Order: sequence, then structure tokens, then C-alpha cells
Amino acid sequence: MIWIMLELATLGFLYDEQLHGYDLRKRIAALTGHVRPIADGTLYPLLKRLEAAGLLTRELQPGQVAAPRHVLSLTAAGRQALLDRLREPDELFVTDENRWFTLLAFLRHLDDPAAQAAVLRRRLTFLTQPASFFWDGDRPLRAADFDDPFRQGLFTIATATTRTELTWLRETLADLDG
Amino acid sequence: MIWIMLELATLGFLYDEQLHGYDLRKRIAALTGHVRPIADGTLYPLLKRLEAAGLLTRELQPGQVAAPRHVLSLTAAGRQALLDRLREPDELFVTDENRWFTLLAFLRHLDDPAAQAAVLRRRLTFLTQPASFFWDGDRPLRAADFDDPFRQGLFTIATATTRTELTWLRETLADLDG
DNA sequence: GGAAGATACCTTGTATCCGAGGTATCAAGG
DNA sequence: CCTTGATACCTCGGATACAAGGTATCTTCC
Repeated sequence: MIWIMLELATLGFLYDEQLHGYDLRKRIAALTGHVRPIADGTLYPLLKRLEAAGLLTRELQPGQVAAPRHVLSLTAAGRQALLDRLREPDELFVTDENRWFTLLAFLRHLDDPAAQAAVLRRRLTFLTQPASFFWDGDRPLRAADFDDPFRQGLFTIATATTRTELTWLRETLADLDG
Repeated sequence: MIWIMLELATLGFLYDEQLHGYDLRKRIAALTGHVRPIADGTLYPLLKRLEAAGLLTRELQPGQVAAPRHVLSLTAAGRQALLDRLREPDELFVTDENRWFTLLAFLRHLDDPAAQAAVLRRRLTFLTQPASFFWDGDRPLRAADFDDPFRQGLFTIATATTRTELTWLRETLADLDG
């Protein structure tokens, strides 16, 4: 699983707690299963951007374990920015799996069942649109419709993923609405 | 499903047939479920790059349906480049889902069961490595270990996807080896 | 024959991320 | 004290992709 959309993940992790860059990197790596830790060249410029945008502040702390750390905290604007992005995600955050899963990891921060349900409904609407990957015109495709085993596998995996997510979405929406 | 790694997909689609850019774009859109058609600003510069690298040739064909087309054909070097990338994929093509799924879509072109099995085994090795997303030390995680329903969903979806792929990998490897 | 619409291609600018290659701090061991 | 290793941060260059905006061709329909 590699699906981090880093800016949202940074705001999401810092919403709860203060972290320094190195720690944040480990949180992100843990969330993605340590597959491919985020590169320094991605992380540190991002933190500078977020600081310049007034979304977080950095405080230099003399080294306790090793080198001095920059302890990161979200500003009020940073906290609001996260909530805004969770509440009204851009279309890409609903349709692109990487971005959607990243959003899901932090949707708890929204702390408003109705708003959370609205976000899930957007995803549900998207997932239930007939996609050419699964349909040949009106006819649902089956794995056996593909002639090579690798395309069959692709189809099988995609179908299982989508079905699992749909089931979960419907159950969770029932809980949130109920 | 959006998971195109465009350069490989281009070589993969052109391995079978001659296409022009606009057609290629539609093939790619169909493979990803028409979610987000590839942007012109991605496709046409890519085709130029591949042509400059000697992997494909373009032949101008006076317009039959509308504007004139550039019919694309892989060169011998282009065909070999695809086979090389399928046979010995870079690590990222095994660990990153987008790239891996793109590779799977064209693995049939390799046309060598032993080499195909070797590629699947690399994926199997990667997927069976204990990942922190699924394990807390030695203990396998469960959805119930997460306190918010959205992280639970994420875990449920990831687990289902991984399990489905593992099952398929083992079955397909048995077929290829047998 | 002129407008509309689909087809077909192209350029420029931007966003997001990685990789390589640095610098600096502090603890532990020889 | 000096090296090693872990921690911690930074910069530069490049890869991959999108978005906006443009040009041109050909068919269809009025």
C-alpha cells in the first residue's frame, strides 16, 4: 500500500500531536506499511511550504536524542485547513484511490457524523457509476471474459477491492445516519 | 481504479497494434475505467520522448475521419524495451501498486511462462513480507484494533485486496509452474 | 457555404514526488 | 579523542503527471 498524499497526511498527523520532521516521516512510513519511506526531498520542502502558508509553526528544540529538532505544530489556520479539506474534498480526493485512502485515514478529525456521511456518499456515488473497467456496455464483465490470466487477476483484484469498499461504505453510512 | 504508469502502458498497447495518439488515449482511459482520461500534456510529450529514444516511429496519415493522424508503431527496440521491462521490472514496479497493476495488464506479452512466474514470485515475496500496516510486532492486526470506523475501513479494504491478490498469485503460479 | 462538433495534436506552466548528495549533532565504543 | 552510527535537516535536479489554452482538420447539418 502506497497511497500517501503527503500534504493532507502532514496536516492529519499534526492535528493530534506535535511532531518533528523525522517522527512525521516514521508515522507516514508506518501508515504505508514501511514500503517506501517518504523522501527527505519531499518532506522538508513541504514543511517549509506549509510554514510559509501559515499552516504550521516550527520551534527549534535542542537535541535530546541526537541533532536538534524542529517541533512542528499546526496553527489555527492549519487545523482549519485540514477540516476544510476533509469536509469538502476536491474531486480528485474522491476519485483517486491514493488521495481517497489518505483522506479516509484522517476523516475522524472531522468530528461531525453528518459531514462524514456526506463525504462517504460522494465516494459511494463515484464507485457506483458504471466504469468501463467493469462493464461492457450493459453487461457486467467477468474474469473469464479476459483471455490472459494476468488481466483476469487484475479484474479479480479490482472487483474484490471495489466490492469490499462498497460493503463497508453502506454499513458505515447506515451507522452514521442511524 | 487509476493506476496507469503511462510509458509502460504506451509500449504495452502498441506491442499489439498500431494506434494513433487519440486512440491510445482512449485505450488507456478504458483500462482505467474512464475515471480520468490522460491529459494531452502528458501524452504527446511522452510520444515525442519515446520517438526520440528510438522506441517508436510516427507516420503521418491524411485524415480519414477528421484531422490527420500520426500512426504510431513500435520499433524493434521498442518491442524489446517492453519485454525487458516486463522480464526484469524495477523494484518500484513490484512494490508500487499503480506500477504493478500496469505491468500486470501487459505481462501476457512476455510469452514465457517461466519468466512470467518469476515476476509473480517477486510480487508474492513482497506481499508476504510483514508490513506494519497489517502487523503490530508479531501480532496480526484486526479491524477492531482501530478506534475510528474510517481507519477500520481502510484496513478492511487493504486486507481484502491483499488477500485476493495473494490467492490469485498462488493459483496462477501453480498453473504456470505445473 | 458557414457554423458546430468531433477528431487530433501541440505548448506552456505547474504540482507532487523521488534520488543523490550534502551538513550537523550527539552517544557509544575502542 | 576519534570513529561510527543514529538522528535530523537541507538543497538541487529530475521524473511523472495534470490543467489550461491553443491550432488545425474533417464531417454533418442547416
